[in-house]
Amino acid sequence: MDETAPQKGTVTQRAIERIKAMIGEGRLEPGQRLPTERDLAVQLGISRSSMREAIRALTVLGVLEARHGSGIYVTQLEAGDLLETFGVVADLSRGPRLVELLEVRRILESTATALAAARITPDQLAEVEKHLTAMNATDDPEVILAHDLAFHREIAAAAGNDTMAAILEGLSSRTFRARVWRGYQEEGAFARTRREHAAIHRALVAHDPEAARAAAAAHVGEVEEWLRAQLAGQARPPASPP
Amino acid sequence: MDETAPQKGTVTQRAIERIKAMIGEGRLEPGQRLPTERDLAVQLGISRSSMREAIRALTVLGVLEARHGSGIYVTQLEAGDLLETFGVVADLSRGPRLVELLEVRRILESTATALAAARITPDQLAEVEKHLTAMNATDDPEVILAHDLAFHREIAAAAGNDTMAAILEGLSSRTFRARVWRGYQEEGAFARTRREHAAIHRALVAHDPEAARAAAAAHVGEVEEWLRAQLAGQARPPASPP
DNA sequence: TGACGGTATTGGTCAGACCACCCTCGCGGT
DNA sequence: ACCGCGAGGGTGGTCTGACCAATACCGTCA
Repeated sequence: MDETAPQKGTVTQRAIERIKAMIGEGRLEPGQRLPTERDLAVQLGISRSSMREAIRALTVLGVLEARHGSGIYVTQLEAGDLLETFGVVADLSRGPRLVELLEVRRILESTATALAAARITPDQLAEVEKHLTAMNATDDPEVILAHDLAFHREIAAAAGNDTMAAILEGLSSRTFRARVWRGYQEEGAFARTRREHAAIHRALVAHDPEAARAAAAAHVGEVEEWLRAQLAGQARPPASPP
Repeated sequence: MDETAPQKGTVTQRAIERIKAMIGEGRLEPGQRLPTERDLAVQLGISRSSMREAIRALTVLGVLEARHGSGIYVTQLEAGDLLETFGVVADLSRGPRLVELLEVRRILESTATALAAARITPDQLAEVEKHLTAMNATDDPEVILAHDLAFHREIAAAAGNDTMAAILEGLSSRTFRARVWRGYQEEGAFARTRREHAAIHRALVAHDPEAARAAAAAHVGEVEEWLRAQLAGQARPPASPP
């Protein structure tokens, strides 16, 4: 009868799509404030409960941001906003998928490091060195991990592709690395890690993209291989073939 | 007083974290059914409304799946489930970020195609060829786009890394490609696209990873360069320097 | 003019009711 | 004994209305 399309899926799902469409069509600009929950519910002809679920969904996706007492706003829709959920994937993955994620990280990280070698500025390089020295000056695994993350984060930022940096951030999220890192470093990999970081740093200083690519790939690849071996080893507690 | 941590953030947000933690700790297995919304709400000491928002959030993230009349289940937590939201990023991005996304895609797609060249089976190759011929046998842009997507999807699958394939799927999502593709193909790029696809196919048949990498990188790079030029051109309607 | 405080606005939470859908179990027919 | 099917209970989906808590606005007062 009316112009509204036939109902497909839940009303909440439709509300999510409609708001996404509004943003996609440019009717809602980044940073712009939306009508109140109550008004939006009326506009879309649904209850406030359903509208709240839709808003909550878009909030966790990093598309909207709700400020208590103030209103609902569209985020800046920058890479960091939208790719924050990428960390969830890393956190909930295990077993073979962890290896796959590390493989993706190896590919992106090696390219990012290569790009950084070509583009990095003296200031950025100084920042990288700061974390490198701090990392080598302590034995506290927590501190090392923090500077290790920052080390790679600075390099990714220097590559000049915010989207790639955001993805790498998700692939190196704190909980993800802590899980793999712990076991890896327990086997006395500290020395090796330091050598690899030093190699990456040398390549950056020399502005040598190919060396940087190789060093980064080897760095991530070491962890990848270790994890692969771990999985292959513990996969067969009972019964071993002759 | 009690053992519950001090309140941080909204109750819904806490509920989301708790369920995520349950899955992360293995207390909830993939495919397993959760208690009812009502029971969960009681367990976490919150109202059903808030619990529903938490469930909805985890549903859009691909972690949970609600089946009307049946119950709430943990998804298989496979790459496809969790990375489905990646398409949202592609759909809502525009301007410079589209170029960045294409750059990421170029890096991953070229590597995936190289891996596929080494590993692809005759059956998979036949599937790729099916879409290649179908793509060349019609003039309907819609049909071409569909087979184009399937062509690259099959190759990504043949690379053997489901996570990478899922990310590429998001980076090639229907709405994303339609937006860029439309303008690109309007400039008579059909012939060039066919040549590039043929080159990729030849490399796959020859099981030549390096040729495959180069062909795929060039293929995506063409679109990337076109888009870059588009943005540079329309970025300055008023005032051009001498 | 500027700091203060009250009040309207707005998101956050809760409670209870009803609907739509799925699944199962038992009834009845074959 | 077996099969089909229909009613009922259980579950997610939606709506309503109320109240709480944080914020923003604006008028008042020093």
